[in-house]
Amino acid sequence: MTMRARILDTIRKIPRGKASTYGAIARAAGYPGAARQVVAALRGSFDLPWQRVLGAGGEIKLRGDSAYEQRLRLEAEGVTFRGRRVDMKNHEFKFAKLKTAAKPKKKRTRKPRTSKV
DNA sequence: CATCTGACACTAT
DNA sequence: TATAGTGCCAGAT
Repeated sequence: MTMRARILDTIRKIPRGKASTYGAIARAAGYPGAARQVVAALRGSFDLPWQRVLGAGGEIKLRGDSAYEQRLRLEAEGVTFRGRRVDMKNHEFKFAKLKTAAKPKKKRTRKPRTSKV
């Protein structure tokens, strides 16, 4: 199972009328801290409930028309907003805890990060 | 292997 | 509330 597949699966679990965040999805998929990978997965795929993926705090991170469309799609499925962001208090989807954490890659090629002082 | 990149998260100001 | 800087991660070049 590739990382991307797990992330996509996780996204598909979000039910209608609910929403989640990049960070939460990454954690639920077994990759804490990999919020940006969620973005990559979304960009390269389609047929996903992408409108249910938001930034921290339920904030829409898209720009221009896309942001408008995302909001419309969400409202169309019953999601309410508090100002610019989704009312996560009532629509955040909580993922079940993961029993099997995804193992990190074997080869960690890049790492050095030598001290700069 | 070095760099850059991205629909991010978090903290400090 | 808004902006800026830093940390993060894996894929692409």
